[in-house]
Order: sequence, then structure tokens, then C-alpha cells
Amino acid sequence: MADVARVAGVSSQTVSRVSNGFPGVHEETRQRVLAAMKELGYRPNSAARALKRGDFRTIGVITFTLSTTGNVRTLEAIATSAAAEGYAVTLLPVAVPTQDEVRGAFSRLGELAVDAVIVIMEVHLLDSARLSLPPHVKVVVADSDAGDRYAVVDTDQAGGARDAVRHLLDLGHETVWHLAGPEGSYAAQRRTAAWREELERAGRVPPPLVHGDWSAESGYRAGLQLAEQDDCTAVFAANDQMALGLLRALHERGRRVPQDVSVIGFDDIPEAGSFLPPLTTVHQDFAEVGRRCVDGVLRQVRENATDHGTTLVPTRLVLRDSTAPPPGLR
Amino acid sequence: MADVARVAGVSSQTVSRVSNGFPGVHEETRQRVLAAMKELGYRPNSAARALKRGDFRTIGVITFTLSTTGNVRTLEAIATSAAAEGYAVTLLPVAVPTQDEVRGAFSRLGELAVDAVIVIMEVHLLDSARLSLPPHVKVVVADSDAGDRYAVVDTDQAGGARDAVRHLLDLGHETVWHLAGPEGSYAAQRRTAAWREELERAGRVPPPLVHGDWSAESGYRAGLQLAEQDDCTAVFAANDQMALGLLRALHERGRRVPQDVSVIGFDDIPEAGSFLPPLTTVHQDFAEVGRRCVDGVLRQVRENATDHGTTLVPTRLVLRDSTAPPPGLR
DNA sequence: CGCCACGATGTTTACGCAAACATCGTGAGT
DNA sequence: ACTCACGATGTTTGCGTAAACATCGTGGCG
Repeated sequence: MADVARVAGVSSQTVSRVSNGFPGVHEETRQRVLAAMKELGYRPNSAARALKRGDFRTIGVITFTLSTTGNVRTLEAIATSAAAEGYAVTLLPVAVPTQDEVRGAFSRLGELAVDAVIVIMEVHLLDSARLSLPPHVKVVVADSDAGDRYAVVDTDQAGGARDAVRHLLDLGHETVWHLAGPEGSYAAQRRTAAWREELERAGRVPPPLVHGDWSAESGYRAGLQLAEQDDCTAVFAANDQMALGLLRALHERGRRVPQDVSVIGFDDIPEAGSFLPPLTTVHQDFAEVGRRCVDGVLRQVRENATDHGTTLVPTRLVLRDSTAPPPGLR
Repeated sequence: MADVARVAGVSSQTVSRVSNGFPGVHEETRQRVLAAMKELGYRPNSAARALKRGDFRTIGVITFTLSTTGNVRTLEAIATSAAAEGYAVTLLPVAVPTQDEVRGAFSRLGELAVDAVIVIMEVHLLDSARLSLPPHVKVVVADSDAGDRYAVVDTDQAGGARDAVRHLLDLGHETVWHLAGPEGSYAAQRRTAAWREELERAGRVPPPLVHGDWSAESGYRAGLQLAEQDDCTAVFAANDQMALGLLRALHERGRRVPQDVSVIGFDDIPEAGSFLPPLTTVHQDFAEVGRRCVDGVLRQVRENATDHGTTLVPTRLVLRDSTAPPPGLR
């Protein structure tokens, strides 16, 4: 910076003003400084900037895994929105979803150059970790229930699940089976709860629950069981991957979809339209979730506020070819 | 830090020594300092540290999109490896794959707190952008051909493609059709080139090329064309998503897989085993690619060297149920 | 008994930048 | 002509840390 100042024949303060786009610099001087910066290949040192300003213009994202579409899409949207606001995103991977690991990530966070954190994770893993959070770091939680301790942004899981069940009932199915996500997942719990409520509201009896672990493979295993149930004409899978495995199991057992069994998924992953048959599913707007997460943390950072509300992003039912009226009604 | 020093009754320098694990501090004193740090909730300020030390302990990752499995898995492995080495990872999303956008990302990089960069991107997008790279930033390129300008880590695309073709020929197929990736992609080009070479080496005539854009939807469209070709008994799809669409198209047109047509993919995405039928494919070890990327940049950072070599990560053929001998040979 | 070496700790300084304050010159108003 | 206000620019200072150097005390050795 001093070099630039010397070349341009000004003081370093003027260079600073130019580099930050502050007013009060004569146009001609500004041009001279810009030329000098270019000539010397000057780059402001972000460490010094951060030290002086007291913030880092960086958001940390803590997430357990990038193997689920949802987390990835959310992350992508976060990165894009953050970039648009002049913020960088640093990734804090948590290898194993244990409280120890999470606590470790949070404590590393303290030394990390981060103004705010977005946590994409089941919150029960956070419980004991929260204490080690540096006091000035703002938090928004996605994909979880944080009670009133943190701000939360999430898909309207319940609404989406209700729509899915409703759709199958409207087609005439007597009831709807549910291929649920892992028990530890709050998102899975909410989808399951909403499925049950919607059935009960319609006066139907919820069939026994079948659990998977989000993977296609677990969907396949569950599908082999469901294929045995003759009275099973409609299944609501808690995500598209499991629905994929389910489709394969049903196909192997000679149960046609949608003629014999209707299947509906959740997420609307890009491949869902290419399943056999193309999958009717509940679309999640991960991009919107990511955007609102960034909005949320930046609002907290800028206004030094502490939000606690929950923001729900609506879902949308995408009708494809995997659902139809039950055999009796055709 | 000054507060900690006061509470512990030592100088700030001693606090610094403790916080960096330096020797030459009496054990008793160390404990006193640690206690004071804990009591006050002291966190070293990473901006000041970076300013003083001159590096950031951070690796930037520039990638065009997180919508392909490969990029995501690579990113995940990078983040994990980097964390193990005490480095953070900051994400630099490039919204649109134009040279302007890429150049923008690279220039933002200059102001970013980053010691090294891993670029997961087609390199032709880099060409004109390279000039604006800050001189001290080390680079490793994944998923591309960077000539001898940068260090490169990549999957052995050619080897994987050869294995795929070889496998189909060994089953007795007369020739192998190819559903290629987008023309702009170097990875796609290499797979295509290897496919052609392997066929020619076996004295077969390469059928006309069909292009997709990596998406399942494009695979479906291509599949509709291929289903018309009666002499098409084996297809090598350049990735699993396109293979998925291909399977659907073949199924819709009444061509059974693998009885009438064999299909092989590339990537081995987690869902590949749940396709209908389970997909034979070429497994890419993205985790290894990510790890080697981190190794590469860190070696450069630490030894201040400039690597230019190319590291190839081997692939592995995963046999499932989508390939079989051609109809004539059954 | 005195000196020195060495371990333990303290003091000074600079990293690069930008806020706060200081200064300079010019044109408008009286 | 003289003041004053204001725009343009310069000077000083400190952000939190750690390297370099300085100091202090203790035990061993001649």
C-alpha cells in the first residue's frame, strides 16, 4: 500500500480511500491511484482489513455431510447469496455426527475467521456444543428444530408431507403407507408426524411404519417388505433416493407402479423425472432455504440483533407418473 | 490476550507461547494461563494471527457448480483433508461458466484470505483468467487439463473408459455405442477419445456419437434415439445420470436391459446400485482426488515449490446387472 | 566464591490497514 | 480584502499477535 502511495504520489490514506470506494477523492487522483495499483499488482491484505475492521466478511457453514442433495443444494445457494453480499463462505465439515465431533467443529470455529455460522444439521447434536460458541458469532440453523435458541430456516416439512398424503387420498387410496427416514432425523420425524396427522384427520388408520436411512439401498430393503403387503396400494417415501430403491423392489416383485402401487417421494432431486416411472414428489426449494439463511445471519450481523424465529419455505407437489388411483377404482 | 495475561499474572507473550504450544513455558505457568484463557473465554484472533504470520491457513476452492456428484464428493474430501491439516476451506462459487465470471472469481480471490486454490473446473475457462492470479497463490487443478501450467489431479478418465469398452467387447458385443458428455468438457472428451481408441484397437467400427449434457433428462432424449438403432446392443454412457435417463428410454421403447441392450455408466453414484436394473459402472474415487489435491497445494505452500505434474487416480469397474452378452450369443 | 550457561519470562516492535483527527487551499459571502 | 466553510489530502494511531531481542534468576562448575 505504501508503494502504491509512493508511485501515485499520494498518502497511503488516499490509497485506502480509493480502494474502499470512499468519496472525497478527486477524480484525477483516483485515476492515478488506480493506475498505480494496477501497475504494482496491489491487492489489499484481507487479514489486515479484518483486523482493523473487526469483522471477516465470512460466513461459516457447518454440515455433517454433503452426501444428501438437500445439504448440497442449500450450501450452494448459501455460497451464491453470500458472494452476492460480498461475503465468503468457509466450510466446516463434521466427519462423524457425534456430539464430540460437533463440539470439536464448534470450538475450531472460535479460532476461525468467521462472523456468523449457518448450521445445517440435526439440532440434537448441537445441544451440548452450544456452550463453546464464541459469543459474538451469529447463528442460523437449517434443517432442524432449534427451539427458540437460534433462528431457524427450514422447508415446510409438515406441509409437504400433508400434500403428499392428501394427493394419494384424493386419488382414492384407502390409506397411505410411509417409508420414513432415520429416527434420529428431525426432518424425518416431522414428515412422519404430518403423514400420521393427515391420515387421522381423514379418519384413516395409519399402517405400520417402515424405516429407512435415506439411502436408495435402504429403500430397496423396505420395498421388499412392502411388496408383501397386498393391501398396500400407496407409499409415501420420505425422500427420493429411498423412493428409487422402493421402485426397484416393487418392480422386482412384480408390483407395477403406478397401476398396482402408487409411490410419492420427497425432495425432487434432478434425477426424479428420469426414474422408472418418473417420480411424483414434493419439491423442496433448497435455493430459497439457502438464501434465507444468508439473509438471516447477515441481518443479525448488521443489526447486531438476535433472531429466534422460524422461517418456513413452502414446498410444491410435482405430479409425474408414479401415482394413480388404486386398482379397485380404475 | 492482554486480559488473559493480567489474570494469569504473566505477559502477553507468554500467553502467546501457550496458545501456540511453544516450549519454554513452565508447566505450572502454562496451567495458570490455560485456566485464565478458559475463564475469560479467550479466542485467538485469526485476523491478527494471519496478519502477523503472513498466511491464512485457508484453501480456496473454485468450482462451477455443485450439481454434479463428482464435484461435490471432491469438495467434501478436500474439506475433510484440509481440516485434518489445520486448514479451512472457503468456497468460491462461479454462477455461470463464462470466462468473465471465472475471471471475476479469480480477481475476488486476490482480496480473499487464501493461501492456495484448488480449481475444479474445465481449464479452457481458465485460460484468460490466469493473469489475474495473485502471484503467491498456489494452484492445483482437478477435473481438467491444465497443460504444464498448473499441477493437475484427476481421475484416470481414459483408463476407466477403456475398461468399460473392454468389458462390453469381452461379453461379445460387436461394437459399443457411446453416450458422450458435453463437447466443452475435457473429461467428456477424454472418455470419448479412449472409447474410440479402444474400439479401433479391437478393429471395430465406432458407431456415430450421441451427445448429452450430463443430465438424466439428456440421457433420456439420447436413449430415445438409440432405441431406434436395432444394431445397438451395448452403450457406454459417460456418466450415471445419463445412464439413468437412457435406461428409462430403453424401457419405454421395450428394449430390455441387459437382455437386449447392455448399459454401462461412469462415476458410480450412490444410487447406481438401485437403478432398474442395478447399473454396471466405472467407479471414480473422488475422495482420493480430493485428498491428493490438498496434498498438492499444501506441498506447494510449505515447500514453496511449484508442481506441474499430473496425478491420475485409478478407477475401478463395478459389475452389476445392466450388462450381459448380446442377444445373439445368449 | 564467583562466573557463566541456560531456562523462564518480559519488552519492544512491526505486520497492513483505516478511523479519527489535522492540515491545506480555494471560492463564496460580507 | 477578510473570514469562513468545505473539499481534498496528509498524519497519527491502534487493531491483536508473535518474532526478535532483553532480562532475570538459578544451578553447576572451575
